[in-house]
Amino acid sequence: MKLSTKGRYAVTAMMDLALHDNEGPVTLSDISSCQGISLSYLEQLFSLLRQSGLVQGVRGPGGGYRLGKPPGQISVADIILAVDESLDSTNCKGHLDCNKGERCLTHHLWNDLSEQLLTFLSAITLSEFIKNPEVKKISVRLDGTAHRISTMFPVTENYNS
Amino acid sequence: MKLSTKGRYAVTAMMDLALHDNEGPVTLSDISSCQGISLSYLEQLFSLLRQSGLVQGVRGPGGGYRLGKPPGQISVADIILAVDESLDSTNCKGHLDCNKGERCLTHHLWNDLSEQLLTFLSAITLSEFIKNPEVKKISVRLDGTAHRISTMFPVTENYNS
DNA sequence: ATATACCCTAGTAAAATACTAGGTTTATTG
DNA sequence: CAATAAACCTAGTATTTTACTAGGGTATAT
Repeated sequence: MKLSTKGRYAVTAMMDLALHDNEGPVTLSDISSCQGISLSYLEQLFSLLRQSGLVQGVRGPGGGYRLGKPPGQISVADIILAVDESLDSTNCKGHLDCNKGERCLTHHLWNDLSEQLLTFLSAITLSEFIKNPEVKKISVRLDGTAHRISTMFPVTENYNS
Repeated sequence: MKLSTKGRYAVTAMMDLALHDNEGPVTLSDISSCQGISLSYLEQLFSLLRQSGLVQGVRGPGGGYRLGKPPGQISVADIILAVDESLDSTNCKGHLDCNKGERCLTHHLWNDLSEQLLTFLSAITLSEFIKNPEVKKISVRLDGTAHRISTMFPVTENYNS
C-alpha cells in the first residue's frame, strides 16, 4: 500500500468519471485541462486503470472514458493498487524467511497495519463521493437542470442538452 | 497524507523503539543492521522524528533513542507526517480559489478522503502494536525471562541482564 | 474523408529517495 | 584522562520514481 501524487491523480480523475457517469464518456483532454496534468501522462495512468477493468475506453469522436463497473464497486483501494504498484512490504523481499524460517516481527506488525489500511480504503467507493450533499448542490444548476461538472472549474459554457 | 517506503521505515523503526521502551535506548546502528537501512539515512529520519518530539536522543556510549512520549500518545499518522512532508493537496496549491473564489469540487472530495485517512491512522498508536499477542509470545523466552527483541532477527547473543 | 479521441512506445527532465563520506559533540568506561 | 560509543550535522551523489515530451498508430462518428 503506497500513496503518492500519482495515486491521487488517479483517484481524482476517477471521481471525475463517476460524477459524469450518466452523461457519456469523459475525455482525457478535459481532465488534463481541468486538473493540470499532461495528457500523455493521463493516458499512461488510464492504460493501467483499463487493464484493471476500472475504466472502459470509447474510441472516436464523442468518445472518452467511462467507468468499467458501477461506482459502488470501485473502491479507492482498487484505484491506488492499479496505478501505484505495491510497495514490497519489507526489505526481506521475496524470501519471507528473514527470521530464520519465520517472518520477522516488525514485518508482521507492518503487514497488520498495511492490511488495516487496505480494508479501510476498500470500504470507500466512488458512489460515496457522488452521494456527497456538497456535490449534489454543485451539480444542479439554479434552473433545476443538471449540468456537466468540471473537476477544477464549472465549465458553464460547455454542458450538453 | 502521503505513504511511501520512507514512512514505512520510520513506522517500523518506531515500532522497534516501542518494543524496547523499558529496556533503555535503542541505537540506530542496531536498527540499521536489523532492518537493512543505511545508518546515515536513519539519522536523517530520526532528526525529523526528534524535531517532532516523537523521540529523544541519548548521547554517549550506552545511548541511543527512546520514545519522546508514551507509546499510547504516538500514532502512525504522527510518524508519517513527521517524515513524509505532506503532499500538497491538489494542483491548486497556494491559492485555494481554483474555482473562481471557491474550492474546486474534486479538491474538496480529495480533502475529505485525505482527512478520513488521517483520522484512521491517528487512531492507531504504538501501544496497539505492543499489545499484539503475537508480539508478547515472541518477546518472552521459554525460561520466562524477557529478552531483547530485534526487528529482523532475534539477536539471541545480545540481550541484557 | 476527416477529425477526434483512444492507444502505444521510447526517450528525457525533474523530483524524491536512499546512500556515502566526512565531520562535531556528548557522555560513559577503563 | 584517554579512548570509545553514540548522537548529531552537512554536503554531495547515486538511484529510483514521477511526470512529461514527442512521435506514432487505430477505431469511429460525422
